[in-house]
Amino acid sequence: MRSDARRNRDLLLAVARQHVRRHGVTTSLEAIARDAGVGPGTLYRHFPDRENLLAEVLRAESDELGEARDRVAREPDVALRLDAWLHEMEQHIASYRGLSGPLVGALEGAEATPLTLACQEMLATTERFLAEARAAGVARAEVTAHDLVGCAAMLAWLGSTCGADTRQADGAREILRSGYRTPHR
Amino acid sequence: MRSDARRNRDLLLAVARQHVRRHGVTTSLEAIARDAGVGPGTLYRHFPDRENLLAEVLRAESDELGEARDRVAREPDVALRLDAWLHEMEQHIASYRGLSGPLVGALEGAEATPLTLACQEMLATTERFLAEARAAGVARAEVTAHDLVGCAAMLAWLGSTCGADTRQADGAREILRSGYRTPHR
DNA sequence: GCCTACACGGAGGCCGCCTCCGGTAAGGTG
DNA sequence: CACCTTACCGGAGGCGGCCTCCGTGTAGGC
Repeated sequence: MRSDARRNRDLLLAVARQHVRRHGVTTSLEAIARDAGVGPGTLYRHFPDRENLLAEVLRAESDELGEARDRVAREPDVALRLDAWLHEMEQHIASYRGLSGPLVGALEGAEATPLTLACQEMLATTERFLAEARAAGVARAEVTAHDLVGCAAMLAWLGSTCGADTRQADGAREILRSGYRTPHR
Repeated sequence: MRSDARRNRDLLLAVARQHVRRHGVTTSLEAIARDAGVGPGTLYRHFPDRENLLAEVLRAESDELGEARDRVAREPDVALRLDAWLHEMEQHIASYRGLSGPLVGALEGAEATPLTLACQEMLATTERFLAEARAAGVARAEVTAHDLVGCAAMLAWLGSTCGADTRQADGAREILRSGYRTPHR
């Protein structure tokens, strides 16, 4: 790739990151191009469509999720560990307002979109924490990692939709928590 | 209201119903006007904005939810009754693809949008079934009607987002169910 | 230093949102 | 029944977003 192309691509990605954080996944692509000081053609050449751009933006953040995973892994209580991981996923998904939709689509998509990769990592980590919790007898046997990622996406959606008032999402999170944990006698 | 105005309003509402069912809440308002054979101006005079139109469309269907409520009320098992009502709400919300968002917004909205009315009814009925379940000791005390409506909206959202594959929503529904019910020993 | 392939960016087509205004006809009144 | 007022109609048009195409420019190998 030519150096000017590389530069523009990186710049677009950085600008896109801010825009998506601020305005959600439906943000105007033209506005991103304008802010980056390039023409719309340039944007569309580097990122053929919206989902493609979103996937790249997300990938640029996947380090953060990796750090979160390591942080969570240090939690000694196995049940709290699963709770914490669910919360991290929720935060991660919610940090891009509206991402939950495309992401869930990718979660079950037959064809491999770039978003699918991001999902694989989440699924793998969830699988791990869930297995630990199940072995310790604190997670219900019927619950799958797929279910939990779906739950995180739902919570993220609810949180983004409700805006400032977190009570709605808090209530749902509590119910879900009681749902995937085993009842303590 | 003049008779021609009445006619156009009813026609627009009927066409809008179909369009929303088919294409979701983001359907083109212009397309609705075209299909109804009127100009865009006419549509916007009758329904100032999208939410207004959606609310009217929804109100036209509130009878159905009333019927569902009566049907559910005949279920003898009090726990299954609550489950059934949750499912009816989920179906109702999901029948308008994408409605869940605006609806949840209205759920907590300080100002009274037309959508708020539809929420009040749902909340009231949920309150009733939940109280019955709690009295029978099959629903957790901490769970509120607000929480449950929120859960229904989440499930509707997940279902609409996943499309054909219902497993994702099924898993989440199971977890939620275990979450709002009391553990049976 | 030249040349060529790659990259740039803006013009433009299309569509949706919404507003405004000149024309039209409904339906009350004499 | 004819007239007049007034509510209503509908389309033109401004704006902004999505995306494509192509003439222009320049990076970097030779």
